[in-house]
Amino acid sequence: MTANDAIRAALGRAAERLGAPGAEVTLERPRDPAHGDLATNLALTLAKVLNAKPREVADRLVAVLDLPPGLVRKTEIAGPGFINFFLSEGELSAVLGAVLAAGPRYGRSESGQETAINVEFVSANPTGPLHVGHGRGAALGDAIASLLEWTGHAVTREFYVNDAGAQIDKLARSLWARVQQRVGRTAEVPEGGYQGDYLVELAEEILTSEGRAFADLSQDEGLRRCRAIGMRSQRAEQDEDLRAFGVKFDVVFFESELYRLGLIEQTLRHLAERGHTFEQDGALWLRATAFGDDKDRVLRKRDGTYTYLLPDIAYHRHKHERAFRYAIDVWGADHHGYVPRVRAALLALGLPEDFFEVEIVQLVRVMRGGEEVRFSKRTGDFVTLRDLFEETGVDAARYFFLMRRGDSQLVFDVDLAKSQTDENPVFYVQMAHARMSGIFRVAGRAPESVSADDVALAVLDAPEEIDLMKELAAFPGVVTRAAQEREPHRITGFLDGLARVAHAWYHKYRVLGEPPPREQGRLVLARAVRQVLANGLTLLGISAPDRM
RNA sequence: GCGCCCGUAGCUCAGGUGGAUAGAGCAGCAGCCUUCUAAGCUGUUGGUCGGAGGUUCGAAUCCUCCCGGGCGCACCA
Repeated sequence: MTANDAIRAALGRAAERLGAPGAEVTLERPRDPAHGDLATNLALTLAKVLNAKPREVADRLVAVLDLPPGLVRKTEIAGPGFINFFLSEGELSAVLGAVLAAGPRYGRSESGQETAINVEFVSANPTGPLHVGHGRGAALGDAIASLLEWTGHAVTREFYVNDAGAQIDKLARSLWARVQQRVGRTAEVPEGGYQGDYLVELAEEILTSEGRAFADLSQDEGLRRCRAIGMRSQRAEQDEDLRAFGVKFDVVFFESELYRLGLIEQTLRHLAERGHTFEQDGALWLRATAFGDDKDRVLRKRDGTYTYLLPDIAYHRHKHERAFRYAIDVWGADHHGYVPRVRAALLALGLPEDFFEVEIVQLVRVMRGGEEVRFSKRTGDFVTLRDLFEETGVDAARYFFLMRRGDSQLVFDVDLAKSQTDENPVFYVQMAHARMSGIFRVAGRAPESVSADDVALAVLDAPEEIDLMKELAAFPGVVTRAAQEREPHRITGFLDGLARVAHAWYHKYRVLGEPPPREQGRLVLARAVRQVLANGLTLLGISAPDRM
């Protein structure tokens, strides 16, 4: 147990004694060293609950605080009611033993208790290549899934394919038109169809493999074949892009499966049985307004076909049937208006209120050479995810997508992502890892051969070394918080900070060639720093190279 | 018109369940290479936290209104 954990736990017990059980205790590292090694604002947050002045609450907290002996050399109350802790000499270095003992697992926790969570992301229509927006969703969804795994949840990464809707018909008609054009006939890609060159190429491939007679098929048969071929081909390309981007899905779920299983009808029946549907103007409606939506929504149109809402409801209901406790969907900002109606429908079905959660990913603007790279799916002129990561590398692309909160718009600077200097954040972090590795390479020994046992870690007393140990100690808490908030950018932020201190330390001090006790101590520190950098990068799906 | 997200240093962004003098990187300025990677490090300039009210002992953070940007408001997906 590190000092952080011990103090946090003791504060939790103290809060309980004051009559505030379950209080969320946050320990932070004060910017100003005069404020101690660790500090908490617990008294300030409890002041309201306990109806007392913050300083008074702090006094009472400190009075009942039962810290493990020898951990803290001084506890003080400061400012409006902060409690500052000054750790005992050498106490901080205990984190090094913890990091080395846990290794790749340092930062993981069991708090999720194997709760089953479904994380659905990307879920692009199988009608064309993935673009940069999908890439951001892929990086974010994958990282959120990893964060949940790191905190002990049983996670399923899922991709949903709309293979039964109107978009596929458009794909088929667009492709068929390209086939006709290719054999010299007059044909036009339909209004709102897919204009991209990729269908021109696909049409050519079809004519090569199937022969020119393919173009002479009846319209019905041609469309049917185009539908199947087009979807299979686009799905395959998306899968290949995602694989190359380092994202692996556990489940790819097809909308057509819902029809095959009869879940569409069943869902409709359940909604009707619960009395949440009604007929009007020849259509069947969901009474969404009874569940927080601002309009009622059509489920079955006047022409007898279903709106796309119904399959989506059935799909999420099915997730619940599949025994997931939570379903987290990562959606593009252009779908945010759709959230209330799905939520309303799931409430109408009686699912738990917290079952369905949506993380919105805002749009990505790509800058190159100081200019915005315009893209438009409609005209077929857009930046594909593959174009992007082939240019910048997968590591840089993933890191850049994860650097910012999902709900703020992202400016992706391609030139920066490609640059091999300290200005490039991903490069900077990886470089810190490589430098730590380099020490062991030069020493001619494996990092794993260094043990914290029998080493007098009190030799690690430089300010930079103290800082590093505090950073390392903070990592598990950062992971927990990032998982709770579904905010992977907290990890990139942490890594950047750790790398900064690591570079400063590396630059100022030497490890190899120091007197043996000091060399030993610094090797332990270098191994721990390397481990935590690697853990953070790995969590985000980014490589941790031993040399650059 | 209504709804959601955003507006913090020249630029890109943290901080946002109210708390200690508002932070980082880049750019700018001034320095640092007998080094385990200078592919790096140090110092420094720079802010009416979009604006105006309000709640509070205390507001970048919460509430109201306004301004600006983005995205939605289908019996399309």
